[in-house]
Amino acid sequence: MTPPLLVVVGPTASGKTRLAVELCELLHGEVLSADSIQVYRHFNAGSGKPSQEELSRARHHWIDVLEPQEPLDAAGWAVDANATLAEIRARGKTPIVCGGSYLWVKALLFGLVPAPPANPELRQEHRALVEQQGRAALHAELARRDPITAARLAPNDFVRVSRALEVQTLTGVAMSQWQAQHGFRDVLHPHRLLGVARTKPELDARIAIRVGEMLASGWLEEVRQLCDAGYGEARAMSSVGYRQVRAAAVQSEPIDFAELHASVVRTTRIFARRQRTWLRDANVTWVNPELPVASLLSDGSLGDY
RNA sequence: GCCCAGGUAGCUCAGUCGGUAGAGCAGAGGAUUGAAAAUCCUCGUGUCGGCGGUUCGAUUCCGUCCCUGGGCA
Repeated sequence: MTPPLLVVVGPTASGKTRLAVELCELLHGEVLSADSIQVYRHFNAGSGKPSQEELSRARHHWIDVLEPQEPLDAAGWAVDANATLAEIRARGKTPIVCGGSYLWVKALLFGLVPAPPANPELRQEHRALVEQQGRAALHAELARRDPITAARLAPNDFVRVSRALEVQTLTGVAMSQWQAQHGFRDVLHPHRLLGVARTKPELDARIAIRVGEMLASGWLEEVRQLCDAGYGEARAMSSVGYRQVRAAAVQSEPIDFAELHASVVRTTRIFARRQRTWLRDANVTWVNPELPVASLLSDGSLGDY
């Protein structure tokens, strides 16, 4: 009987990576990263990847596996991550999921609706329609074909409106029906969610320090190189921080580093807040970062381990 | 010292032809089923720089003082 899958969650800069590595050392583990930016090579300075030292302390999977232009979505990742999970266990090791991208974690633990992946042609059509007639028109179209989903979504939420329409077109079944059937009810992997307990002021301070370190470690140069290499439009480039650093890198005026730092900190804090809402109703065991990981075994935080 | 332009929400500013004011950003909360570090929704009373004057009524007009830029000496 395999014990529940350990999944480290929580907001950015809370210390997930460190906890995951320490758990690996404690339990003979390997890290399975669920992070939509860290999968990309060359996005190093601003993505919060584990350090060389951390990489040497624990084997990591799903970090640095794609080139910037290669697309990967939550469902696609989950399929392959399941295989990785099986391999780790077959080797007699303990998988430790380290999840910054909660939809990816959800896709792994519960799966997603069995609908087809994104369809570029349809999305192009939707974009064209929106350009000509506005987002409300696309939303109105969804209201005709899937009134339940349309009622749930804001007309401006282009990404979701487009996806719902896409699913309905491709399958002939409304997104709302798929979701009603699915409902995240089946647990594919019994698991235990672990988070690093941080107060808001603590997290804010950590974010400010980390952004400073990222900028000092050559973030700007990295972004310039990525742009020169033709990756300026890569999806990861519009992520938290990278978007702001790229804007600074291409502007003609001289860069105000204090302002750049402040703007990246701002957007990172907003991101951390959004991450918090994911876990609001989740059953997370919050661990005290001051205590040695070994104490998690004795105090029951790790359940069956 | 003189001249000009400003002083309005935490910040940047709009506005009120006189009836006590609103955007963006920040902040707070929320949604989230194949873009998820993406995308989107909700929340705005503040001596309208101070003091006087005119007025039924002033943040708005007038006077004066203070502060901040810029210019002239």
